[in-house]
Amino acid sequence: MKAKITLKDIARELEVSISTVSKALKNSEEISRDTKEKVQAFAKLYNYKPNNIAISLKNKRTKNIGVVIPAIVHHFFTTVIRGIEKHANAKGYNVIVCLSEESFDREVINMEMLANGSIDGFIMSLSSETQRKGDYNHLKEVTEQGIPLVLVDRVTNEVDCDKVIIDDELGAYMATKKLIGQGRKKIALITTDDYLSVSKARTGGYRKALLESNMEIDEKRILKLSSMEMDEKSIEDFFNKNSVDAVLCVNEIFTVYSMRLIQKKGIRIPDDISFIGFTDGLLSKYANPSLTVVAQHGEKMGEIAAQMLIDRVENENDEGNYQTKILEPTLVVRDSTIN
Amino acid sequence: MKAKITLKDIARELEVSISTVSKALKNSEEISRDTKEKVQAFAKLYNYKPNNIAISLKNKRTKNIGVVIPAIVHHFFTTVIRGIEKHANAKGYNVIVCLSEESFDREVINMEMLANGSIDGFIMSLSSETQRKGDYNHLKEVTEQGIPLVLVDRVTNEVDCDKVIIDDELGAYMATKKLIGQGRKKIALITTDDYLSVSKARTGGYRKALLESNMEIDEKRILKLSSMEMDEKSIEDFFNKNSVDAVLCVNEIFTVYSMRLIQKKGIRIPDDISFIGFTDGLLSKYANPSLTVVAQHGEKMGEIAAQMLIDRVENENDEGNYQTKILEPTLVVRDSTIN
DNA sequence: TTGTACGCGTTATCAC
DNA sequence: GTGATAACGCGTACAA
Repeated sequence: MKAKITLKDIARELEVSISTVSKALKNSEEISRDTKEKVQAFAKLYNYKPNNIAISLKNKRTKNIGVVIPAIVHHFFTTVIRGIEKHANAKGYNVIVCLSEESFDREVINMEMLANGSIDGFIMSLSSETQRKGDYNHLKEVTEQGIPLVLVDRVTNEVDCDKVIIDDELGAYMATKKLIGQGRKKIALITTDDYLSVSKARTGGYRKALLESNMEIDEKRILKLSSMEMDEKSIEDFFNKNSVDAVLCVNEIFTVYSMRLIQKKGIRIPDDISFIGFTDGLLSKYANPSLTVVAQHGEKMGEIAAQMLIDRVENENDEGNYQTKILEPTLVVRDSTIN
Repeated sequence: MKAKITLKDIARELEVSISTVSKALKNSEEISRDTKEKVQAFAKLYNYKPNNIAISLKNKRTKNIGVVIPAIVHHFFTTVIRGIEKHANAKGYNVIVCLSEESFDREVINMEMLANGSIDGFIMSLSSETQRKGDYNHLKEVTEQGIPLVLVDRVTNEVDCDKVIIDDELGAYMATKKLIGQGRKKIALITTDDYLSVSKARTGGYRKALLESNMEIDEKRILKLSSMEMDEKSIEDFFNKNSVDAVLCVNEIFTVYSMRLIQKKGIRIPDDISFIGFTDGLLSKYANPSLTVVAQHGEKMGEIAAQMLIDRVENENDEGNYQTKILEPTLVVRDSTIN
């Protein structure tokens, strides 16, 4: 086992000073060709690499980005991470991923751990519990310390920072309009409680589209589940009690599960009933029938977030003046709606 | 903006020495009650938290784990990360995730970045390109430097380190046996090239089960795709040319896609043909019909890997004596096979 | 009971 | 052209 070699080791071996070694490795003009060659050769031979931690301490820059998200076993967040990684890596940054698992406490703990010097900035998406409580002090503390923060997808107005979201209202609006355009009259919405920022916006878009088409909004056709987790029973009840000819769901799973229930009843998709979901993931692509969805472009969101964050980190002069980038969702039409 | 406060700041404000502050915060017996209370109150007031980087430099311990995986938009890897996070977090470690995106070069670059002091140990799963090339020097270098390494799922015999895998051969064997038990005679296998360690093992299990049941192995019934990515055309060709009554696939996507092709031909699942896949993800659960799969217990693998790694990190005395933990796969029976 | 000095690995400044 | 010194923030052995 050959442990990592340090400047000091090289200096000792070559009988020069540490600073000479440091300069030689940086190809400084102050150092003689002879010494430089000698030092560089030795360094190469022993595969010298500067210690990141020491450099971080000196520069007060870690080149690490902290990412705190509610879940990872979700296609959307997975694509966001991928986008972040992509940009971050290209800029020489590492990504530290922490999962809040939709828990407020874990979100706080993770942020505190990372805020003590481990990272240069945060990218995060709020846990559902945090949104429900409406307690954003941990975010405010971080920004007050001068640590840049970019909020992604699940955001809040109560914190002043950069944000990247998609226009969820528009997405739901587009989807609903599409269903209306196909002659659907009884359009249901399966969503979650309004404390989730995205669900609230989507519900808004749904209402807006109906109103604009002078269609009555029947509250009985709106099913609000208590979280993004599947609640099979509620969905089943809902379809037993209501007769609808189109369904908009705020995620893939609700949609696919609903389609199955409907198919079991012998109702044909998309002939008798249409479905549109949110998130263009594997489920949508490989469901049967394949799903028409509102694509959220998570990878793009991740890339933009990383870009905004790194810009902030590397130009700490201009604080304030925060931006919110709003991406446009796209309707990906497949077989769960009429073409 | 109130920047982070340091020991030095406290010392200056309270007109004591830095070490006094340090000791006071640690509740050292050497320090008078008075001073301790004063210091602790002040520290609390200004929310003092020790700087992780400084501590890392001092202790030569970062409390960071480096995770290098080929992809993240895959349910299996996602569950592995979750398992790692779970254990790591409980032990006070952070997880730095790097994606190789199945590329050898990116795998090497990522490892080198992290190996220069950023992490205490690695958990990784080999990229397909790395397995194809069979070049593991970057892993060997890391272990030679004394950095603990735990290989997960996609492993190699050529590197001496701890490993966590599932018994892929057994999984495929169990699945194939199940199909045979249902009276299937023409069992196909859709897999990838053998350079992927898991595919090779699964193919082995398939063959073993057939041989054991005195069934002929028809090589035409084995489709080897060049990677884990979907190759729709090849699969279509395969089913056009071969008539089979059961299919075992090495992942969910191959399975679901194959089922769709079969359904389009009007063949009934599971009446006329059975399907079994690998990975118990969302697709399997929500496919129509739902999928019988070999569950790989990714979260468990992640947890065990994290545990093995942290054990190594924290007991660096006993090097060598590496273990390979082999988890048993489980057959999750759903509607794509006869019950 | 408190403070000084040193070291972790690196870089930048200044002196020789 | 080279080297000594200080500094980043912390902890600790040792001195006062």
